[in-house]
This record gives sequence, structure tokens and C-alpha cells, in this order.
Amino acid sequence: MKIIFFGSSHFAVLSLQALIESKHEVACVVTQPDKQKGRHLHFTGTDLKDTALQAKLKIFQPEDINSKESLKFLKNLEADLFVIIAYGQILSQEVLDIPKIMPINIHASLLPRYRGAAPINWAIINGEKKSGITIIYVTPKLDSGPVILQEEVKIEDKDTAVSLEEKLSRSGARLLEQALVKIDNRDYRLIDQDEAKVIFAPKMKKEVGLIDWNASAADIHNQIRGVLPWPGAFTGLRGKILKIFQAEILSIFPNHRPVPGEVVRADKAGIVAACGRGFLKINELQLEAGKRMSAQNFIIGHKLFPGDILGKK
RNA sequence: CGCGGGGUGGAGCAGCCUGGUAGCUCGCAAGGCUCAUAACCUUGAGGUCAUGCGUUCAAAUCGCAUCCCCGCAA
Repeated sequence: MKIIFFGSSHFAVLSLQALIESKHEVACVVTQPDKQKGRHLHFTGTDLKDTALQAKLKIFQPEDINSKESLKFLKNLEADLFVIIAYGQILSQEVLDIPKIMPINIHASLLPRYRGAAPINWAIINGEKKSGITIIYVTPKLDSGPVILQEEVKIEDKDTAVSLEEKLSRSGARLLEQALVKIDNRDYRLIDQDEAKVIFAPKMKKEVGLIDWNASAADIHNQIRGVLPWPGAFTGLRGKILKIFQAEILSIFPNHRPVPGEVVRADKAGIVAACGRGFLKINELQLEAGKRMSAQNFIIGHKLFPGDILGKK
């Protein structure tokens, strides 16, 4: 089959590689235009673009995928199948009508749960024990098309959004190969999603990373794991931003009545902060302008004492 | 030229504003105490204060330039 691949994020890389190694032809890779990124706002391509460049594939980076020019370009390729993975733009019905067989999408959740741009992050933030990969027939309404294939992936307590993305990315590439076989043989069924079970997973925003110390230790722990690699969980310490990368839950800690956010311990044994319910032992953190480091190292060089309150400006 | 913070013995930091013997916590080495310890005491090794140029009698400290790192913003 002749395939056009749509994708922009790191998540799509393994699937593209799987396609490149398959018997099918990748006629073109469509990805987001280069954007100014980083400290000095240099123009950088997407992770996926690098992979496509290495494989010497044709690359298309339209500002607007639904424009007349884009439409014309895509039609001329006469593709059989569109494979869309974390592309970043919503395709119009006109675009979706182009492939001879169908457009498919690989989504990193068990649809209809977690429709939207950040399914991996939200699954962890909400404390889910499992997530998965769903391959759907694409319709214009975001992540709403009928399901072709689905596979569950367990979420371990130690998983973060980063590690889960790795797992799901591998799973997605594997499932894509299966889906291609089924589609090639016309051996598949389309199963409609149950609209009653829909949950949305909107794009990550900066605010999602702000820690509310009134929440329970379990919730904050999920948040810390879920908002990586961006925006990262953060709080305040004497006017500076303090990022927390890794922590663990302590249900009990001997103390008077701490206020949420209060540091109840800060010594070689670790840093422990009080939450609305339970306590959080902070293991890896980073102060603004500083390096990311272990709690032990942080304690050695920074002034942090029991009684300090996190989150106050 | 988007905004801001930082680079000081092996680790993490203070000192810089208000130039004048390089300091703290930890680690490391040796010794001591202890049934014992992430315990405690003693002693010790280890630093071109990122790099270059400049100002000065004198620069970690003031000025200019370069390199590297980080936070914000996207």
C-alpha cells in the first residue's frame, strides 16, 4: 500500500520506523512546520522530521493542512492509506476523503477514554492503573471514529508520563503493523465508540504543573509523574520556582499539625513535605537557576529547614 | 539579537553590592571512641574562584568579550 504518514511528536517515531521497514511505501511524511524553540528561539524541526530526513523520505510541512494547496499536493500522491499519529492539526473531511482505502489514527489511550492531545499525561494524573493504544478510522470529529484495534498497557506506580509514552509508543508501532495486515486483507471490523464513556484529555498547560499542597499526597504524586516532561510539577520556595521530579508517598509522619506545604523534615534522611492528606518525601528536585539533583545534595547546599512553607511566594 | 538566573577543592552552596590571607555542609584519607551506626571527636589531602582581556598598588569580588549550564516564554 502507498501510505502518507502524518505525525509530529516523538511518540510517532517508532511507528514511522515500523512503516519504513515494512513492505509498504511511505510516499510522504507530513509534519508541523519548524518552530522557534529553546532558549534563543532557534528554528527547530519536529523529532519526527529527523527520522524522515534520515530515511530520505519526502517531507511536507504545511502551515494549514486543510488549505487548497495542501489538498492538491496530497491528492497528487494518490495514496491508499493515511496514518495519523500525534500530528497536531485536525484534518478536514476533504482531506480525510483523499486516501483510497481510509485514514487511520493511532491514539495513546483506551478510547473513548482520554480523547484529545494529552492522553498519556492525564491518564497518570488521574491515577489510572491502565491505559493503552487504540487505532481508529479517522472522522473529522477529534478521536471519535470507530475502533479498528485496541491494546491495553498497564501503568505501574513508578511509571511517569515519559516512561509510559515509551511503552505506548512501542505498543503503537506493534499494533500498527497488525492493523496494516488486517487492512491489506480487508479483514477488520469497525466498532463504534460508546459516547457515554467519553473522557477528555486536553493539551497540557503550564498551570497543570502547579502543586496544590491542599491536595492529598497520592494526588500530588500522580501529578508529579503525569506532568513530565513538560510543564513539570512545581511549587515555590522563597520567591523562586522549585521543580519536583520524583517523590514518594508517606502516609504517616510524626509531627504536630503541619500546614499543607510545610516542610516537616529536611536533613540527610530526606525532605518531607506535608500535603492536605499524607506526606510526600521529595527525592529529586531542582531550584530555579540550579541543577536537577537528589534531595541529599539539595540539603547539603541549600537552606531548607522544617517549618519552611512550600508554595508561598 | 525574546526575558531572567548561574558557573568557587570530588558533590551542593556562601562570599561579590561596600576590592585586600578562599569559607560552610557533605564526601574522601588517616587516627580515636563505640557491641554497633548515615553516630561522635581529632587531624589531613584537595581550588588556575569557567575562559580571555581590561581597571587597580591589589580582583572570586568592578568593566568588556567568549564558552557552557538552568528557569521563564513558545
